[in-house]
Amino acid sequence: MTALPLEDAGIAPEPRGEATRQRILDAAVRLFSEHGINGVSLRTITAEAGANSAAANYHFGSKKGLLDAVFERHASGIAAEREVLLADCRDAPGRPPLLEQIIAAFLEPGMRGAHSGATFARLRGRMLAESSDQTRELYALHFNDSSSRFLEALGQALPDLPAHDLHWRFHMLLGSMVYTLANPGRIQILTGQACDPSDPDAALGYLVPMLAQMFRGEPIPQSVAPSGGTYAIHQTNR
Amino acid sequence: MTALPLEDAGIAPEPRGEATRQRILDAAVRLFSEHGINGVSLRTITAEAGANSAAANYHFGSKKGLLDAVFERHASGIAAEREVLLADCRDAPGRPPLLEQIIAAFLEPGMRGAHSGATFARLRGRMLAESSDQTRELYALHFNDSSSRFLEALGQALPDLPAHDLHWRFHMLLGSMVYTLANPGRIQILTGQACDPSDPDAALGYLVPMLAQMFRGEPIPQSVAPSGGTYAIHQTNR
DNA sequence: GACTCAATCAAACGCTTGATTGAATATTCT
DNA sequence: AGAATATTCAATCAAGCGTTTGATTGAGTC
Repeated sequence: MTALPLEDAGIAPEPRGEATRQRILDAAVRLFSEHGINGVSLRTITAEAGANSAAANYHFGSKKGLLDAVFERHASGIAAEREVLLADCRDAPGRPPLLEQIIAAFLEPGMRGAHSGATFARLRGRMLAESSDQTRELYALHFNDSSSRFLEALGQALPDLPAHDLHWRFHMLLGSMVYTLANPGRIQILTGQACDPSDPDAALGYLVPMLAQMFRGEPIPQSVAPSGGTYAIHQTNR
Repeated sequence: MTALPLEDAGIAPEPRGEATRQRILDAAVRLFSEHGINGVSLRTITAEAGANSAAANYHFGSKKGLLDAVFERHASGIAAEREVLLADCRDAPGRPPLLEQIIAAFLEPGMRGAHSGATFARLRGRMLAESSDQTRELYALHFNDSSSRFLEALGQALPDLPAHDLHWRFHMLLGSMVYTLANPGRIQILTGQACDPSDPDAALGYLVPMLAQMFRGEPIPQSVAPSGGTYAIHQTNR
């Protein structure tokens, strides 16, 4: 596009070592997502990237620095795209905005967007479950603002839903999303491949309307906290 | 058996090295759940257990052997308790059995049972997300039978629900459970401690009725797979 | 008292880890 | 051109890893 011969189109002068830097980032996001952050070494990453073993430390300072860069690269795009889609919800023809549209605006960028792909999606799932202090901070840094705004938008779309219900349902939305992203493959085994969470279109096609239906459901009455099995007769003691 | 030289109380003769073995298992489940399996060393575990650094390898053969033992210890109890509670569902006064009762029978043993506690619960959440071949095998070994039977029971309780819907809703049940178990603390941050998934009673008190409501919801129509954003107007291209 | 044997211990094994070095090489600027 | 800078490279570091070893303990058996 606008391929001017010399003058760049505002992309960046592209310093020399940019190529290796990118190759390392690509290898890192893939290997991190496959084996976990503690499960892969810098040597493996740099070897996979066809770079010298010192290259990662040179370009990113440390292993944590590399993880930061990986996250920064993908997460910022997702958060930005979410923001755009949420703004579209507000300008949508239907008022109040369609619940499905808000939920899709939250889920789509991370599950199908150009900024993510399945590899980064799995990494996110992993990080949310690994949940060390480091990964928690990183995730909060990039996604807390976005999540808060969506929680607010959902509350406005459902003004009659008690806050307690809203929060728990959002918690379940996050759980469904993360579990789908992490995709441990359990549901495929249990059901014989009947439903396939690793297919983003299929996953979104089901999750969005189902979650919308869930959000629209009746508030759950706040019963006294059952501390011994409300529905189950047998006690858990032995 | 038949070993009645000294009358034992039916517990077990308790070999000599049993104490350290147990201390190592206790330390292991806690540290594994806190830092992940790759995130903690055998030296740390044995030190925490007040044992020699070779003790873990002596008693369990390898680090994987220790993880197996940890899982065996807790998971078998959970699966057994689930089985008992599911059998109770079948003998319950109401026929067909109450949906809430089935869901509670699935969730309670792992979230509140005497066999688990919060530590093993977090470890399960971690393992489902880490999802290496090793952990996946281990999880499948201990929980696949149980999960399959519950999937079947849910299907019988909801005979009009298409299999596709049943599977996806079970997937969402698993996601909500795992996310609650792993408890990355995100929802507390986002909502200012309003809902607390780390409290098993509070979590079960909401999850069980909410999931039951979700399962009872209308089937989701199988629309043509939307491959470009059905609800969101903006495309994901840039 | 001699022997057995599971359990514990300090020490070391070989290896991998994240990180650093200083010399080589490539690129850019003047 | 040559100086300055940016990047790559092989080599190396200390630290930590999982695991193994050989000696030692101490209660039970004959």
